[in-house]
Amino acid sequence: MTNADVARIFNDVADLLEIKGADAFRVNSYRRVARTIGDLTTDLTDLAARGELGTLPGVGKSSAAKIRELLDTGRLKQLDQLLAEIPASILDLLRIPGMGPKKVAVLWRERGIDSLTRLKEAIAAGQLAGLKGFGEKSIRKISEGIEFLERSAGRTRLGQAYSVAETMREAVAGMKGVRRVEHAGSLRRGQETVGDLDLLCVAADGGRIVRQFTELPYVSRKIVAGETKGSVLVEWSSGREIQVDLRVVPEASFGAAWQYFTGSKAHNVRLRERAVRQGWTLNEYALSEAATGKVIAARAEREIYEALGLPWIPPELREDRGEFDLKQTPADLVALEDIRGDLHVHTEASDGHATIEEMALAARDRGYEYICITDHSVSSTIANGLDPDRLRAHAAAVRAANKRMRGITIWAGTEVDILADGSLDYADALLAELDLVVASIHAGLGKDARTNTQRTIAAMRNPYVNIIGHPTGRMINAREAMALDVEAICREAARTGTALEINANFMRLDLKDQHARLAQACGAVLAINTDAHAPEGFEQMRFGVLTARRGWLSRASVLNTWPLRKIAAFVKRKRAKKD
DNA sequence: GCCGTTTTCGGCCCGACTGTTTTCAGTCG
Repeated sequence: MTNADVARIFNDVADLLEIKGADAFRVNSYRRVARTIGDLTTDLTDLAARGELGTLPGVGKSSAAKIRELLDTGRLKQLDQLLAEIPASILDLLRIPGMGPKKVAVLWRERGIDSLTRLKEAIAAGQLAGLKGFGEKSIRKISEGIEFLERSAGRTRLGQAYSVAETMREAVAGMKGVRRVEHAGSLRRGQETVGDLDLLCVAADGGRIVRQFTELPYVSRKIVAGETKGSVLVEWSSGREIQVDLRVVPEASFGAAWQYFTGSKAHNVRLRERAVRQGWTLNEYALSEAATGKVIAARAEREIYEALGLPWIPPELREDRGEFDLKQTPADLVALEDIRGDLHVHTEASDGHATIEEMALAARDRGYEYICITDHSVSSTIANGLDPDRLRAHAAAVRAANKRMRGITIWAGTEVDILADGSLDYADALLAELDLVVASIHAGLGKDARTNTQRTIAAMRNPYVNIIGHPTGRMINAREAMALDVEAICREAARTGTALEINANFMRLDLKDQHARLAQACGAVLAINTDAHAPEGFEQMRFGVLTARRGWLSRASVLNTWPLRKIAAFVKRKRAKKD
């Protein structure tokens, strides 16, 4: 039973209790536990063994006992009892936009509807007619909701959502009377996937702006259109839709609104609790005195945080993961401007689409000081991996290009495969000829945690390996991370002087935020690389940096914020340590 | 169900929009 399994079960219990009509605060406490567990980077089994379950925020005696029951028996009596009353397939109904626990309960009690299939049949057969709360419009909305559910396939990856969001932001910015438009929501927080997009704008005539917004050419369906709020669906690729919300607010309350709509929900709840303790109230318009309505702060986010005795908290940290203990805004949080180069870059020599020079020029245009060319090794046949002779010739070509090129340094490296037994795809003597080595697992991801951990540790113990590429091998929305003891990897990375990559490609974002945070806490260095296969690939750096910021990484922990000579010393130090 | 510089009991965040058995409950973020 993994942490994710336990978290999912607590969420299921919350949903089922809600359908039963249980006290909302009680339901919420189950959700809180699920979230806490979902955020953990240590194994629940270890915490349970140390008797520390009760120290987790939101976990009391009752929840701790339930977690132990799950870990010991793999089951939860409470869940079994709930599922004896309510079929599990009913939980799917909650995923339909516009359907909440109350409506689901009515459908089930009054019409025996307990699955998406049954609901579709009932609508088609007109069986919902006369049901309380289900008028003609509601039923049509539900049909549309089911259709959306089938088309949207869940959450959208950050990189894809970002380009949709930018298109919509620019469209709104171009409307007459719009003075400011900003991203909010999980996109602004840099979450690896987003459910919907939130835009916030300042304009006098809200109703008109909302109307124009819902009539933009990208819009496939209007959901809501009021005086201050509009909601639409946008088809961003064939058959894939995402919801985009726009809120129009007066300039005087922009800060309050931006804070409010950036979230996260958990962060905002904590913030509003803080306000209430002062006798104040916080909403999207202002932080104000509850009794008199007198405004304390509204115009800027910073003013609101400061009034509540907090430093301004960067959006990426607003997840209720300890940011309320900050005494000041972290000044050294890594930022896009800190990145001096990219240490994981492919060319047409293996599976890239551009030459060494084209990649170097694109990097120089971005203001980079250096890149390292790291094409695939021989075992990655599908990626046209280089055999030793081709690698030597390629390295010579890189060095020749480096001599010709002004304004940027090009290093010759490799992305060498970590093989099934933990050995590497090239001999040490060959690796020793290179400036820097990235080592990655590309095959055999299905092995067990012990094997994968040992493979990675063996690679880190090689004196020539400087970076572990995409350490967990996950592909967001497509492939689970391989089984791996990430904490052991982080400790070994720190011990051996090996950097762990945050692969910035929005498909990967690997290491993920919480693992990056763990790595830094273990004393490991991280490298944020794009793994670019073409010049456009460098654009992905922003997503890697967002992930790093969500992992609270300081500039000093990120290898490629360092000047090149310091990276050279990092490489040299590890090579010198070999026995 | 959790939790305590108001509290071991009694609280627990806030407002827009929609549909509608028309005065507000349900949903959402």
